[in-house]
Amino acid sequence: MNIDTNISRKEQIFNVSSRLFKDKGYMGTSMRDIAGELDIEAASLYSHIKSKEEILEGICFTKADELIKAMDEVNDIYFNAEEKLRMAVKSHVKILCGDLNNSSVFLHEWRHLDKPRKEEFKLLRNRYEGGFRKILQDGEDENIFEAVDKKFASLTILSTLNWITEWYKPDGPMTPEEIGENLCNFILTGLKKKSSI
Amino acid sequence: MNIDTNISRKEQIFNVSSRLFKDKGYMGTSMRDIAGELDIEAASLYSHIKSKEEILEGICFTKADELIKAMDEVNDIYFNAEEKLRMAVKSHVKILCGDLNNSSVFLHEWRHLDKPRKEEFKLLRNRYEGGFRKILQDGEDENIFEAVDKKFASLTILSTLNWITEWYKPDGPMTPEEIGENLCNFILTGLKKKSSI
DNA sequence: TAATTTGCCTAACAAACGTTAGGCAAAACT
DNA sequence: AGTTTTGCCTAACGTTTGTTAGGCAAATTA
Repeated sequence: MNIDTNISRKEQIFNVSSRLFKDKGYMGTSMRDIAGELDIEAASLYSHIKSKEEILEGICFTKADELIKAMDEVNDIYFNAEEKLRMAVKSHVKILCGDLNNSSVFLHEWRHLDKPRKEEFKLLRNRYEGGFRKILQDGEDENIFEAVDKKFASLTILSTLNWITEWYKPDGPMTPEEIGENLCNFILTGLKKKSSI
Repeated sequence: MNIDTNISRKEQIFNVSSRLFKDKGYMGTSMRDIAGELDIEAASLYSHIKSKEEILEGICFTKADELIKAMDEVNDIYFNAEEKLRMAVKSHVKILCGDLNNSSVFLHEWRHLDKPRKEEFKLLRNRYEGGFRKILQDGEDENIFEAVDKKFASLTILSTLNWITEWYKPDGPMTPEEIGENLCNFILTGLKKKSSI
């Protein structure tokens, strides 16, 4: 009956939570809401988790690790800057689209982490953004990207990518690969020096 | 002492609320938080407002009206599509940067409006997005923009613009005008046909 | 088979929530 | 001058919040 019957209760809790956190926000979702989706009582959740915050932490940091790992891979393998940027954009889009709920929570709900964890999270996020800044710098050094403000440009690129979670529907007309491709072109045609086309 | 001393209490409530809604979210902000910022009791707020939702409504719909009005102005005055897009982008950035708190609430907290008002809001937002779609269509008709999917492209543009509220600081190195200019170039150089450059 | 662990339950907790009722002093009007 | 309105107060309401305590049946392990 339940397609989640072969995954652990803890995973079910995380899955349900990420969906609810996305739809109603962390603050708008109660432990009773989460429990209700699993047809158990709120108190029963505490057999599997320590607190509500643990769920948010798990989602945010797992997603952050996933993105950073992907970025490291892109940077490890040698490509030129354009290839690196294309790979980074595509893997970002793929990771976001492949897991819309967790991605949305990662992007928007992290601010409800408690103080120390929030700071930790921001460090990770900045490290990830740093990956993009580095690629942009590489491109400038290779003389194929315009010399732009790296912080401004990387944030602009990420903003373009991150909005996907707001409108992407898995059953829509575009696949994540096509979206990634389109966004790459949108971004790159704006970045590349016209003389290098 | 208080620089807000010459504006009405109701306006003070809205100002404080938008700041708190931005920082902690609508759901994360209590009436007691809002009252505390004004050094009064939570119950006293109800001499000026009907409910917490009224504050959220006021912020979201005021901002929506402001943006739509600006879009209508851009479309009324005749420019070619590139000029229209430049104007639309710049006024969007200007409106966002000029009022970060309300803008952030407008962008992220509207989903906590109650059902009927939320639908109403989404209609307004779609109307605004329609302004961008129309400009893109104009540009295609005028043969100066690439023939792209209008929905995809308008959302991509707006995502680029909207992220500003997450990182823009009024005392930072860039003015809203400069940001608008840079974003225009970023967007347009990706949109314009290379042959028309 | 006996012992332990797992996963849920009911009941309850203190705290926080949005909001209402009623009162009272100062300010604004007539 | 007297009257009304404004803007706050205290007190309290019913509900919802995250979480704990303790128990109990089924599943697992020894």
